[in-house]
Amino acid sequence: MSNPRPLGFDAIAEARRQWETRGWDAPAAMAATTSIMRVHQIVLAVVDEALRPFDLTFARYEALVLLAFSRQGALPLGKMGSRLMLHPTSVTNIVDRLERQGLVERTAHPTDRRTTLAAITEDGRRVVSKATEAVSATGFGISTLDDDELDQITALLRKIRVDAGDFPA
Amino acid sequence: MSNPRPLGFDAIAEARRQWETRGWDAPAAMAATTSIMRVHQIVLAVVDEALRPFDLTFARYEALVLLAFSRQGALPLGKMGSRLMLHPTSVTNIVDRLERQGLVERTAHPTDRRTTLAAITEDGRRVVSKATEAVSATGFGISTLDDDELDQITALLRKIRVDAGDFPA
DNA sequence: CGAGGTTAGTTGGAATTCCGAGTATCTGTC
DNA sequence: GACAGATACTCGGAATTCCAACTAACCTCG
Repeated sequence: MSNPRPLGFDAIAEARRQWETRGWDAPAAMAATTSIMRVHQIVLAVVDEALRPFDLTFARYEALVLLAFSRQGALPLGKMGSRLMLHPTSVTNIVDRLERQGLVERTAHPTDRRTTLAAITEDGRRVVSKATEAVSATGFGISTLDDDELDQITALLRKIRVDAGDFPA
Repeated sequence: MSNPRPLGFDAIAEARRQWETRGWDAPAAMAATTSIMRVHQIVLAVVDEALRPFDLTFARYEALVLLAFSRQGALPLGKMGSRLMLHPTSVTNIVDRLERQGLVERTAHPTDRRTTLAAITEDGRRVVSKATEAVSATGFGISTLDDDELDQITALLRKIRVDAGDFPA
């Protein structure tokens, strides 16, 4: 997963130089985008590694956390999808998997017979707790940054999320 | 892909509140990580949308740009993998696809018979150029930020890449 | 040389994600 | 009350990614 032989230079800075040399547009946006993609890969690798002993992926872990944080410990699949920005079929798949692992149970909605609730089990809560310890211990792969820098990232990226209509400003 | 009804609040800020309430560790890192994941989804959706008319994904586009920027317009598959942080099998798949599209050709390495070179074709160069225009026009989905903010993101994320061993500082 | 280890790339299989389509249920309007 | 449209979820299929295992070619050192 990691590179046996890392590059000797900053590939993104180099790409930006070339981009500008060719007179292509928006080099700063290109560099930031590519950085986001790269760091996404890095963080995902670190987190998935930490979650492997629990037989969880980041997607399933995130779903589990969402349920653990919800008031009733249960949510409609559709609501999970919009929270996690996932396609309905992906939610079905994730809940299928978590259910097979005994971490979640499908429950009927009290009034709407169309909707299915995913409810976290006791086992699910135990696993989230342990998994969270493991993930936190890795610092999410971004522990080089101090809290101030982390908050800067969160704030900058929040603007992008607002612009994308993720939520109102 | 996009949410029909966006959330009415900042889901990440809310998650952070809950995270802290439970006394879980590294809330700032959690918030930054989740922000990166979310923005990654957003940017990828925007870029892939812009690339769809060219029958390209971001991964294939990135590979094509890499070849266009290379001195000879050709690189060993392995080198492409380390540059793009991709598994060898993924590179094989991507080059397969690009070759079928006529944007790339497999060439023999002059001295090492093990390695295969992927060489961008004239058609490939034309398509990269057009695709880049289309992608740039979207501002990569992050055009709300000015160049200064974009550079802040790039700089902050660079620290993470260095820490991950992406390249020496 | 030549045996053992390393490196480059490919193949088959599992997991994940999305899209299109389909079924069931609810809701608004006449 | 009934019908048209919207909403909630699931199923089948395509694409992508990674892992494990494999073949072919190179390289080191005795």
